[in-house]
Amino acid sequence: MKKMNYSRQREAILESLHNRYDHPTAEMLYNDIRKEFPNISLGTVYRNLALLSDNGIILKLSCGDGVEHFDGNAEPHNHFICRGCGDVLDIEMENFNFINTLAASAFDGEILGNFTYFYGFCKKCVDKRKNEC
Amino acid sequence: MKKMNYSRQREAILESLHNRYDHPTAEMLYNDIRKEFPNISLGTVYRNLALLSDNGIILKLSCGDGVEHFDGNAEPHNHFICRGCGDVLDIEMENFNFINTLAASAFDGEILGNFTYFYGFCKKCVDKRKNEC
DNA sequence: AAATAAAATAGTAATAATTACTATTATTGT
DNA sequence: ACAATAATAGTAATTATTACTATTTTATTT
Repeated sequence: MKKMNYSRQREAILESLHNRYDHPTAEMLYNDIRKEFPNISLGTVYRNLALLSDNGIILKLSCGDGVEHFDGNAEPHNHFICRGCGDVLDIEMENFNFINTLAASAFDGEILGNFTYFYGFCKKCVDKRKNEC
Repeated sequence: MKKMNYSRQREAILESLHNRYDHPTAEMLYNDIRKEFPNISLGTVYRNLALLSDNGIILKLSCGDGVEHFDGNAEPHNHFICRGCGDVLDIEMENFNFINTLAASAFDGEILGNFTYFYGFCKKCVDKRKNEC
């Protein structure tokens, strides 16, 4: 873990990330934080997100839409990606990490963890589809 | 499913993908196929990979290294990403899709499937580390 | 088999996301 | 206060991917 000095920008990034639950992209965070730090640089946002996720303080999510998303909650939990609106939502599942053990018995190597992305339609999109019929 | 006319380039892409098990990127496939079609275009490779994965004939894998990987096997199975060498390997697990049911009971919406990526160290990298000690 | 329509291609240009660079500023330890 | 280190803003560069266009291939109809 590389030494980190305090910086208000990094604090603002973390705070913004903790205040929202939509798993934002670097750009979304940038736009958010600019309200408080009008001349923060997009590079600063990217650099800090990389630093924080490298150190396990936040999570970087590769959801398959070509942009990295970030999650202020680094505790193990799962995610859902809506095929309708693209939203990334949390799914909390108790004792889910037993799948690592399951995988370990099917794999010759050392399994440390997993990222699991569920996909389908979120409640909003299911409801919307119902109304259209 | 959009109408597809036959094309030798697409066939070569599919064949190359079926002959290798390293979950290559578009660029890797391009280099492979160029041996047979010296002036195939990288755009053609991208376009066909998009087409094939949109139609469920191949899988697109977002492994978190900033490049899309592709898998010629579209049957549901899982993947392992090595933190040592970056290799993407298959993990076949019987009846794994029960986790969808599990997720459904923790989520308000419609769950259609999942992508699960395990990570850790592959056998080769575990062995290498042992020899270094 | 010629004619036509639709789809695919090569080659290139454009875009979008992310990283790298540099001179300046902020933070930390003495 | 001072020196050493880390972080920043602003910009330039890179990388992956997509879009565009004139031409060629494939499929369909006569």
